Amino acid sequence: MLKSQERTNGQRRAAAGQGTRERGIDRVVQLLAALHRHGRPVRIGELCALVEAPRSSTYEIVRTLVDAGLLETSPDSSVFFGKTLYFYGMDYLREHDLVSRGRDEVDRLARETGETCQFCMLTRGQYTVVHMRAGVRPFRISSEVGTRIPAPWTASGRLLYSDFGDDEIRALLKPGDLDMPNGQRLGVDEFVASVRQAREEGFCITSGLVDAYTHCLAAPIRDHNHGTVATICFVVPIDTPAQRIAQLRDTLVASGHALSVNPPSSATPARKTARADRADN
Amino acid sequence: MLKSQERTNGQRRAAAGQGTRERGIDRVVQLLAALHRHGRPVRIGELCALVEAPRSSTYEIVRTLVDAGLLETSPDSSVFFGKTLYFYGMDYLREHDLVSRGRDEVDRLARETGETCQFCMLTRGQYTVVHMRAGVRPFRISSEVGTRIPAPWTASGRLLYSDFGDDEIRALLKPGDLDMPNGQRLGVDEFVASVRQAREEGFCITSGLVDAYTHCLAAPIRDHNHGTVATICFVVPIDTPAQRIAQLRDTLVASGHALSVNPPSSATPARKTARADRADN
DNA sequence: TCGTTGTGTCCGATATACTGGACAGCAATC
DNA sequence: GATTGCTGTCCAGTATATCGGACACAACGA
Repeated sequence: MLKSQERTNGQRRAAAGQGTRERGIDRVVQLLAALHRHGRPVRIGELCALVEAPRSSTYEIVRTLVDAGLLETSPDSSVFFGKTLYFYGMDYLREHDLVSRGRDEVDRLARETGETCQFCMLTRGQYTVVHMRAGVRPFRISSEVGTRIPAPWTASGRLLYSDFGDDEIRALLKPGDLDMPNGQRLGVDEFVASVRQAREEGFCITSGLVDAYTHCLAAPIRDHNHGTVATICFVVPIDTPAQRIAQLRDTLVASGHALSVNPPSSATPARKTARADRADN
Repeated sequence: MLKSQERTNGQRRAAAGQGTRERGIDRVVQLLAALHRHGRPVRIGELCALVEAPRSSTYEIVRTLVDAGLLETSPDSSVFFGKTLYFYGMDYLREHDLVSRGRDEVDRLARETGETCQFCMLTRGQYTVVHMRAGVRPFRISSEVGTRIPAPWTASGRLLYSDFGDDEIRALLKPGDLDMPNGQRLGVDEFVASVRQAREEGFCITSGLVDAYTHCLAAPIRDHNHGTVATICFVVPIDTPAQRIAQLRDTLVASGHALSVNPPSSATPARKTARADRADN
């Protein structure tokens, strides 16, 4: 099936680097992504530059999205995500109770231990922090929620990749992913080995990877097929005593296990509860 | 300025009721709205019917959105909102701390009083429940978060409309908005009068409106211009004693006041704080 | 006063995105 | 094994969405 020869014009443009005509829908996707990267309201002029789109098109698209409530206009006429997108996000949460429970657990662990805690998943094969709660320590926030981070930089990434085969892992890695923030470069085989080790041990600890002053401890959250669908992790200072690290690790593993779906156990399927919600009215 | 004569084809189509060609971007907007209304993952075939879009277009659009992470495909190949939309929703929350604080306050009030509590705002002139926390009583949930409800049905709606002039209010009302769920029809003037009264009193209580067995108590949340930007409200059983209602009302008014921006007080403008966020790195 | 910069609208031309319909595969039902 | 219904892909034609560029306006500073 040779279906991937000429992708929807956008791909072609990206490959050629030329500024040709683009689909409105692609523009929308890029525009939203740009807003997310930027992280704050943007003037439309600036937005044109961010997405490299012509002004007339951008104005038109923004108007449409604002009308739909997907974007909102600030008093100074800059735009950002709107309430409608927030509602859609809540819909996502409602449908995925693993994420909801993960968020609650992260909040609880951060509160009870005082450490920075995160809930992580793969988004289209890429490691992302889904939820984070800062600890009591005034920490340098390494990353915002929802931004992609190369999996090799993190303990969670190793666990999340552990379901894939060696070749799949290699395919998932993007250029530069193995270049650590601290400057040194990780070998592919070395990374794959650490992924395998994480799988074996049922947890993962990295030290000084994303920055030199932190450990990263992570435990897997598994679905009914024993696949790693998410992780829960702590980010702690490098000088944390070994005993406390072991203790935190055990806490994480326990939480990860609690969040995991207990295997079907051959009993009644009853996989999804909450299904008869709207039955009342 | 006669700029609203021929809207982007979608409008025209809607007016004509004819199934002509449609912009991809409009299809996206409609598709997302349909998913939200539906509230659960949908098979693509069903989705085509929901948005009345041709199958080929729908497949193409869904594929694009899935690739972008805005939608996700369930194992049974139905689609629903994806993690990316969730991230965008979190971005919205981060940028609007009023909403964040409102959510927290709603959770607190619901926990402390045991009553069902809501945080409401206008979305493009339409009343919407932004956040809700059910009380201890097993209540019939009147509405899902993020769905539009006619303002005249609610106490919050009256407060949220109280900044508008009489004509503006009439313009905002859509046909059927004045037809109460209990069957009786409210007069426009009657509604406007109740809006004015709500403004005067600084709170609003309706009884048996959205359904015959509840009171609705609401208090305004105001911005620095004294405009009502949101409301916080309780939904309580009709047989709640008057004394407790008064007490709950006072609680709400206090919460509403706490959530409101205290007026600029003629001192240094400093209208928007949190603007120098990214100054640190 | 005059240039500069940024915002927002409008319009004609054309590259192309959207559509309808055909087609194939699969599963369940008759 | 024929029928029905659903999923998913592919393709050519044409209605039209996108783009570039012009225009008006306001704010600002030299």
